[in-house]
Amino acid sequence: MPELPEVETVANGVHERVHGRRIQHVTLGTKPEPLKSPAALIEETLTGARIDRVHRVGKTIVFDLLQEEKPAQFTVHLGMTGRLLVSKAEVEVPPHTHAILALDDEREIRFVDPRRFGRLAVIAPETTYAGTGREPLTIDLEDFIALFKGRKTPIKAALLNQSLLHGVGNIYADESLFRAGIRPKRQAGRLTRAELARLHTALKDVLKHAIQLGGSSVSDYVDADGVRGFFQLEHKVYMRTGQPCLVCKTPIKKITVGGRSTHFCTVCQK
DNA sequence: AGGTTGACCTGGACGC
DNA sequence: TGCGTCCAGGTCAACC
Repeated sequence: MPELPEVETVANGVHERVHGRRIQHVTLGTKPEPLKSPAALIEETLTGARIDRVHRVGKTIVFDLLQEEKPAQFTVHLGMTGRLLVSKAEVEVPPHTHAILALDDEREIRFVDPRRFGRLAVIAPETTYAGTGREPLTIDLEDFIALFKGRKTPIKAALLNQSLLHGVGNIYADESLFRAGIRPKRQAGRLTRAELARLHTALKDVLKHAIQLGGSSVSDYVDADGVRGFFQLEHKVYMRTGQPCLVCKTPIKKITVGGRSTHFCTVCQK
């Protein structure tokens, strides 16, 4: 489901609602896939901890905790269909709920994920989760250009590579390439400086704009209150196969790049 | 090592 | 109505 803007929206929403609260009790589901750390370690780390801050690193939601005065971190990756909801305990628990963190004020943080691609983990003590790559919103132009130097893979695949930039997914890769006028299959290492400068700007702009609109709700994405985002109304190519390009009217084409569906304009993108 | 592909899951949309 | 097929916002392991 979620890419950087959606994860940022969820993390900020959860932070506003629960920071300062204490986790009284943890209930984990029986399916093994969502747990990247041992269940006992997750329970031990979370139970009794105070939630200091909830924020985003890449596509990962990070809980900064204080457990008996000591800092600890708990991470949630939403995968494709994960949700993190803050609900009153009396509200019925939805299907596919894999974790419930009961707070000290009759509310619960619930992790719901039908496809079970999401992951919950505890970060090793004394370490801080740094993500897998560079932050697209803050990387400067020279570092951005250096990421792609010598790479033979298509620029679309490079944008999706979380060890280079983290947080960019299929929607915002397609949308930023359209706005930069670059074909998704172009070899990353053969893009000109000027093209990479356009991409650097386009990517930041599209991510920031999407954050302002609460992310994209393509099918089931909702924020911590169950509210949908609005950036899907701003998509210029993603899921617009066959529809006229909003700039030149040419039908948007759909191809596969790096195993992912990819949407672009054959005229506007060179 | 960098690059590519398929596997992991469920559910919704669509065609017959 | 029902069944089969395809597709989906993301990683990873396993291969070249």
